[in-house]
Amino acid sequence: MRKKTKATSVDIAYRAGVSQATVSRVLRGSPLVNIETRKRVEAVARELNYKVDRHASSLRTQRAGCIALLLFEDPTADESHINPFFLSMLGSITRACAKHGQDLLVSFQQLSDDWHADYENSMKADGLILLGYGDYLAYQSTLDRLVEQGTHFVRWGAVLPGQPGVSIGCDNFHGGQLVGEHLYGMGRRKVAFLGDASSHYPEFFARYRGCGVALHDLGVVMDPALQVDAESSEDAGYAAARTLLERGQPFDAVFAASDLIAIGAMRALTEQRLRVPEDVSVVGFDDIPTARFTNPALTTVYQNTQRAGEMLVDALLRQIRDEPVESQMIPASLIVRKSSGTPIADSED
Amino acid sequence: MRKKTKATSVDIAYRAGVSQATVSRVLRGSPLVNIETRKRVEAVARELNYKVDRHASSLRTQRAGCIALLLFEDPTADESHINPFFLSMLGSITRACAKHGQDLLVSFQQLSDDWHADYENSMKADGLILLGYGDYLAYQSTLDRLVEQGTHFVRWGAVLPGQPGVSIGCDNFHGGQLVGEHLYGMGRRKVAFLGDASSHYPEFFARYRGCGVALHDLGVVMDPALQVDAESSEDAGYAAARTLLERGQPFDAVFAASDLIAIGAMRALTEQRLRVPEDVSVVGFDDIPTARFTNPALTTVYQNTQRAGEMLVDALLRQIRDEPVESQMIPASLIVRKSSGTPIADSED
DNA sequence: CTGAAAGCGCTTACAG
DNA sequence: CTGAAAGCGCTTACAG
Repeated sequence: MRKKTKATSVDIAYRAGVSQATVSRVLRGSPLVNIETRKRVEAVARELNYKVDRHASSLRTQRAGCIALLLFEDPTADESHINPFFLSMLGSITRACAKHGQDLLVSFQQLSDDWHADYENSMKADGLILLGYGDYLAYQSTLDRLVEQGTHFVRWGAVLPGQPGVSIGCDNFHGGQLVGEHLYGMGRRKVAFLGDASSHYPEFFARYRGCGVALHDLGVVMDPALQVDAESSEDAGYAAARTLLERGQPFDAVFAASDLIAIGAMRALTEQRLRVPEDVSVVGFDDIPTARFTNPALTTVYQNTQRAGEMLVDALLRQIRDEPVESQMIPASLIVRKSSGTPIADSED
Repeated sequence: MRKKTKATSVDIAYRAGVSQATVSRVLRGSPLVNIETRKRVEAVARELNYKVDRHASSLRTQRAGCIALLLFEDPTADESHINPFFLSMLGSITRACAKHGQDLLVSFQQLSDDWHADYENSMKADGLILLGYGDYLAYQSTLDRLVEQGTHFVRWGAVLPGQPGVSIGCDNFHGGQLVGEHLYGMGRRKVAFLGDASSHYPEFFARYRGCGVALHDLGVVMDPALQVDAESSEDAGYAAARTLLERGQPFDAVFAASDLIAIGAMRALTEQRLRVPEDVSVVGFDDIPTARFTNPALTTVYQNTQRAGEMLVDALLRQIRDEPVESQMIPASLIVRKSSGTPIADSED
């Protein structure tokens, strides 16, 4: 004897002996209701297990009460695995949404998809959170369009002047600096960088520049011949390290633009009988859960994803309410583990 | 000059010189439209960047076109980290939903929350996917209620006779058998089990029983004194291994009910100067991404999460369409790595 | 093949 | 404090 028909506000009104409008007021928490009336309506609603119909409500108010999280990746990325760093962001975003009473729609997109128009125009979501590594220049025009259409969105990524929309991101430049200083402290002078280092990948680029500037300030120049492009995946890291090795340029440290890259690179190095960290220091970025368990454990840069998720949701909600919002950075901090080695008294050069 | 007002079907109708009803037919793909008319309407819709309002549409059709994924955990679980196994399920569920043109609402719940009524009664979602480890008996009554209310849902978990609703799960029993046989093959005779082994945690229990039966068939009895309760977390695994050690009963293998437990257990064993796998074989369950990287690399049981995600979504969609649906199991397969050791010619007993 | 009209279940001015 | 009424933007029988 299952109830096929869900209760509506009219049913509640009938049973509580009030008008449907009053039921609606009660359920919206309007102050314009007598306390007695309110109690009666609430009791009936609870009894009939009544929930406000979201679509009717949203249609009327023109608010979805929902945020869409768009996770996109380069089409080349491995289909089956999602970058664990984004997964952990997803976790904290979900929690932050719950805290603000917002629902969260999750979707994976290809960078090439026509994702820009869908969610807000169809009223599915009041705003968008954009998350993903990928070629920045390739989708900058899409961001411009979003701004132009008045779509509410925040982006996780590089925080740079003159960017369309609002971004929340890690202080990648400072993170890179920390790595550069640390590697210098370990006696390393020939630091390779694995990861795209161009404005196509502004986050990686900032990490690269940060490291370069730190070393420069210490009197060391990063050799461009020791930089190899790589997107954020283990396979790309492996391939990049192989390329680096084939170039034959000597190096004593690898700064990988992400932990995934670092893991792949360590595999390539080990295969070539190079010891980490004795022969080569390796440092990653992101502090994914696996980083503690690599062999040797990976020195890396930590970003507080919990915090980041909250800031993204906060910024978006503020934007939806037409409040002023600024792009912001969260701090980076270095987590020293075994893979970067122990200080070397005398450097080789 | 941003458009504050989104185009509606009336706008499209006006510009295309047809009735609003016809616009709706075109956008729903009704065959009852002249091809010329259709083209004209589509052109205008595209030009105005028109998307059907989801709420209006859903209100009318009484379908959300959306599925809700409810991820729940024991309240005791660590706030910040989500079980990586479920994260990877989330990934495949998201993809499967996209393939079926369904949106996906994601939410974390505490086992104690009042999650049962919300999503479908409020019409937010046409059905629910339930995902999570936790005390089964504690929420069985909730499942009963869901069934009684006619809520559409599928559950990831143990597949047992007489369960409310439909479940998709791994063949945990067989997975356990594989582990038992493998450990026996490694010469192990005193196998400890870390993880709850009662009907409160049917998945863990099935793994335990599978292992026990396999060993029994080989003439070995699992000692109940070597079983220690643990929920699926690293800390719980660590604590359970400590408890096991304190009991002073000799053991030469640990079957951990999940990889997270195994990782924590290995830490505890190593701290006590026990060598893995020389002194103790360790086997986990789930094959989370980190399993390849533990030291030694973790032997574990793999479940195809890609497949599982598709099956969950498929089953739910079928149920929503009132088609018959059965509970199903996906196969388990053993992944042998270093942590279970190399065969020992002579066993100790 | 097309249009006029009813109605999905709410929210919120408006009037009292 | 409460009710009657309009209307959010669609979908779909119904009539033609």
